[in-house]
Amino acid sequence: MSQHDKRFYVTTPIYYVNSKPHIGTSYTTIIADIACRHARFMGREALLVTGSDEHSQNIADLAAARGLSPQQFCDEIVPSFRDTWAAVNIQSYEFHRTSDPRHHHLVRTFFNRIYQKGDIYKGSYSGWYHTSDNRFLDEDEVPENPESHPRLKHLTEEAYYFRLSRYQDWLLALHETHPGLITPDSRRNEMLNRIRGGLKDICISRTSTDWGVKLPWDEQHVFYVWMDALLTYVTGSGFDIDTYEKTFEPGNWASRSSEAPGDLYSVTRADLKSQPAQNRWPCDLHIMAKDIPWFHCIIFPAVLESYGLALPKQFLVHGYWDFEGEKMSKSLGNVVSPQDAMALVGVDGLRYFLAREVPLGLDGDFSHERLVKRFNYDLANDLGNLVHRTVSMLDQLFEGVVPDELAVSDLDDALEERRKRSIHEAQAHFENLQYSEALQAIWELIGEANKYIDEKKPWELKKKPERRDEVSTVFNRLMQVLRTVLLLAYPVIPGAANRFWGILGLSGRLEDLQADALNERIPAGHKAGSSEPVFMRVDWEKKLAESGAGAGSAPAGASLDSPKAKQGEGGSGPAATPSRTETATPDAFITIDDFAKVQLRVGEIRAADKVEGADKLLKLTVFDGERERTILAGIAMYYAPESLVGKQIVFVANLAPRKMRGLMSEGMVLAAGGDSGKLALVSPEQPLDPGVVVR
RNA sequence: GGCUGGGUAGCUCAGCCGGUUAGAGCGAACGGCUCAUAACCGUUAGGUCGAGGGUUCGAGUCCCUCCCCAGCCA
Repeated sequence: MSQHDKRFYVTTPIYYVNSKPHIGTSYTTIIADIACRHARFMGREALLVTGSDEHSQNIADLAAARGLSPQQFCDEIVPSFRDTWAAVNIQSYEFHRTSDPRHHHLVRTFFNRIYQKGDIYKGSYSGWYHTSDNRFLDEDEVPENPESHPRLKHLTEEAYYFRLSRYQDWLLALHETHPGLITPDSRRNEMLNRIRGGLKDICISRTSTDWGVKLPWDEQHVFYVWMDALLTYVTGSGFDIDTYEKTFEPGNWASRSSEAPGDLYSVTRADLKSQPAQNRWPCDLHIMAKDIPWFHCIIFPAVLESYGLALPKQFLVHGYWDFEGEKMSKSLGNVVSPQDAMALVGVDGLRYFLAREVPLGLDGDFSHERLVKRFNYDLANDLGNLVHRTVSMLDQLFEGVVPDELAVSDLDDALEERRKRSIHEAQAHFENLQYSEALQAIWELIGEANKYIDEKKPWELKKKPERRDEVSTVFNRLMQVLRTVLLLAYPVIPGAANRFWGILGLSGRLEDLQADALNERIPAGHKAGSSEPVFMRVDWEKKLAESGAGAGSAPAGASLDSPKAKQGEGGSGPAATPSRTETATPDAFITIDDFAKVQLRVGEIRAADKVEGADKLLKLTVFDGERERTILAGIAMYYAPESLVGKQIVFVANLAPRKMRGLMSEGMVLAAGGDSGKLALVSPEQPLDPGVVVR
């Protein structure tokens, strides 16, 4: 293994600081930590870089709304990330902030070279500009009829573009010739498709804010957040750009975009050997969720190639976590925090669940019930109980001293075979980033060991002393199995594995051990410790009863142990959920299930206009937390359109769209009265985030 | 609309280059055991492998058509 191979550098995306870490960001970071712990176990020096994405107009606005500078605002949020990473047991990591001056220097130097090379040019950017938000809307934010929106204007301003189109063929060749570069294949295919569909030059600067990295050649502009954010991976690697710059030969900037990319390490004009010892670039693995491979797998390699720096070796794209079959989102109010989950099953329970529940790349479905079941069945019953029954019997029958293998039977050999097979399978799956499969291989061994005990019935030794030699072998073999299981499962459940390690009476910390430990055995004569419960079963039925959620699953958004959630629910509503056995419902009533079909949400009226030819109808543009939708309301007799703009209302969000007067209405606004000559819109009594659910 | 990937036991999914009785986990039913965290172990559950057609000695596994779902893109 060369010095280079001994190192392992992995990154998570740098997280946007507009909200605290949730289960999704925790998942990404935990996956990265598992990769690092496994790499260290395999004898590599692992570095994990994560961080915060702090620039952009949006952050500046959020800060201003609270009377803070953007920097102050970010300084307040960043600790919540560090706290969470400590809580979910991320072993060691570097946290890089895009507001760091060292990062600014690298970004400016990097793009300055690309600019001088000619891959960046000045053009103009045009789009729909929101006059009160002071920003251009992204394409997917533009409403259906932007002309009629009072605050949208079509503007054109000068901006700088990166010649992504120049790298189209090169990118295609890159991904075609490196099948493993993007994992899983489905994401790779998507990227190949987009490349084949043609790449346009991309706008890389903004003038609408000064909260960002200024362009070195034109300080009126700042870099578009993504352009600076991606380079955090280079900054975080310890890469010294000033030294590297000196290795460029003047005039050696000929475009290589027509060349097929060869070895990823050598796709560079300059010499990485000039770098200081601590440099980790190029990165071994970039981990991200499925919304951002475009930036990581297409734009990032292109700018690296343009600059002349080696490319990352692998991109891992994972899925999202839903909540009980529904998309997890702020506006639905069902975002799960890692703290909620850990309150139920602890750190290792959460880490195990996330790693085990879903094959890498696919979406997962989070529910408290599934979380608890995984914890109880796999961790408490299978593993926890296996250790406990083994150590207890060893204590009772052999005073806790591991006996020698004396009489060996086929069953003993079969277990040993299974142990070796699990080592191979688990190790291979860890290498391939298939943690769910790795855990399955480990748990097959655990299952085999439980069966082995039942078949061998070692407790009979008390009545049949003549079986002593046979039973001796049983406990020797069981202890070897347990030791193996802990070594293998350690990257996923490091805390618990270490506690079990101590219970077996083994010395040292798993953090300090490496793969060669898998070849060692516990010697006969070794004294085990005494057992104590590590994973305490969670009484799910009891938790449900306490949360007042009835017979079904926990109500969306309610975290079982979170006092805040309970308070928020006000003790009413979901608590009235009847049990499923109560089927008889008088005709005068609807069931809670009937009511649950109606999705009510808070919306914010962004615009209101009269509808041509209809004297009662108003066309409302309502922001629902995610997008703007058009809702027609028969309230023109009672409200002047301009008086409604900015008002928050309650609307039916899942009403089937209906066309009226040639306009599609997507919902219904709630209002009371009308018959008496008075009509009032239903409005939350204090401002809320648009999109929140009403019930 | 274009591209990609799917539709397999109640649920979640494995099933590679076509080949003997279609598998696992969970759930359910029954049984066993008692060392153990009311844990553990075993047996059973009979699903027209989305629909239709085709190739083949033989198809869940290949080809065509259609239906449905998801993702990416426009």
